[in-house]
Amino acid sequence: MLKIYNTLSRNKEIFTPKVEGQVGMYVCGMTVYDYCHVGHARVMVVFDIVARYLRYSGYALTYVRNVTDIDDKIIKRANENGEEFSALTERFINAMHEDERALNVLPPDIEPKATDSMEDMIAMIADLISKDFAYVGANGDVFYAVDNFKNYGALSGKKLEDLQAGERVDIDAAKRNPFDFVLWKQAKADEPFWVSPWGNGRPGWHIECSAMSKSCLGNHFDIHGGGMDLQFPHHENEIAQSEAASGEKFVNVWMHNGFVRINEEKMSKSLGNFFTVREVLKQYRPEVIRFFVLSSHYRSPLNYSDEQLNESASALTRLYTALRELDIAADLVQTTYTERFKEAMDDDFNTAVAVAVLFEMAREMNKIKSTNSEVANQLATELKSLADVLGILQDDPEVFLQAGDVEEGGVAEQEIESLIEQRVAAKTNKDWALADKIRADLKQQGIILEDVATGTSWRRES
RNA sequence: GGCUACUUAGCAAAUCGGUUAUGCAGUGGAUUGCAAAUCCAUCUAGGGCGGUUCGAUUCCGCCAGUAGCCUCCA
Repeated sequence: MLKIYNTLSRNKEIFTPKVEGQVGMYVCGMTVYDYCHVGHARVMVVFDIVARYLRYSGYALTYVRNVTDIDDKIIKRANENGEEFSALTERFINAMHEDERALNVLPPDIEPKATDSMEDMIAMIADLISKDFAYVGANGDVFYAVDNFKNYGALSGKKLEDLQAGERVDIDAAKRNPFDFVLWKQAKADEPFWVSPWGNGRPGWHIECSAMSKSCLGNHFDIHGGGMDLQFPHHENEIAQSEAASGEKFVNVWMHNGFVRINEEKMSKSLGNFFTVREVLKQYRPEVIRFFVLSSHYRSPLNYSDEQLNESASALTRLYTALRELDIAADLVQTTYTERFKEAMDDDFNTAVAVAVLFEMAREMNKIKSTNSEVANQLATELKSLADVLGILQDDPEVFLQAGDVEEGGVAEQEIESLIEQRVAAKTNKDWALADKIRADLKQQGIILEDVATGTSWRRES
């Protein structure tokens, strides 16, 4: 029985989809004006695993993750670059998809773009005005009237009177309440615009998600996710817009993932303390980053450091080593390990415990590998099928263990094989000095030799 | 100032009112020509002060520290 922590109730709740066997999930995606950093990678990986596990559990899932491809930052960046905003966003959407594929994140079923959803947004804004939840301000912008939505603040646990208006938000004379937020913004000269009943302009950020989720999943759906920082004001505003417009409940379960931190501080664009996914991929393999994300619970903070990434690499090496020399072809037999894995995942997607189960399987495989290869193969098959739910361990073990950068000074495979042959000959002659020298020389170059029953195998140091 | 979380051994990270988490690292042993890998054993825990309880790391309260939100942010 799947339980999910719902930010709205601040409790783990038994998950019951609106329609039995079917799930609609919407996740706030990226604003595409720059490369994805590790924090974005966490969102992609976390909700990829949620999606995989929902499907593994038998739900027919519709997974929607939007792209915000118009907003102030995009316009600013495009102007700085002297290019069309659409050229900029196209480039970064492609880059995002590259990162996604690298991290073995399966694409969402629907990936709506804000700029393709203008009609839906304009219709929703008009609806909100007609229902008196929105008004045209003195400057011509359209604002949402937060005072008219009685549950405003329910998700983030904030009360309007506590929000200390004006302390950090500039009081805008055009607004009735400083917390009213913009739904439609008048275009300045040289800015891209769309035609609307309120003049040429562009939508506010929050209305984009309300409109896109409605058009993809309807007024009321099961799960809405995103980073913790979106809880307020973004998701709060989405609720205000969507529920005011439809008169229905908007979302059953709100899921928010924790931040990636560096030195105990949130990784973010504005602090400038971020690593992009492509930067990190130069140093670590994609699966290492994925494992790093999985190694803690999705709501906990995750500290980014070389130490942690290296540890993730070691852990993966252990799992792949256990799979080495085993056959995956055997029929899948589900043991109590599968039960325990599911139990962990059913408990609010506890990937840390799920991974611990995989390690226990690995230990048992190592133990019986040489005495009972049939059972070992069965376990390997089970392990791999469970790992697939987490999106890891799907490579051939030898490929994973031997992969490396030959271009960056690594030793070529052929050379390694030939040195191994020389060493085998030396061993036969009991020329231990030569055998050890070959092994030591290779170790210097990051190649580890292991003499196993079947001969000598090698791997690159992780 | 308001609100929300978190605080576990050398590091990371879970579970749990009484029973080995798990991984990396350390120590001892098995194995090996020697290693590596692997297996076995093992050392390090639960911020501080109170309370509830036969018993609390686990529940409650207070204190301290850390992070986040209250502006764009995943």
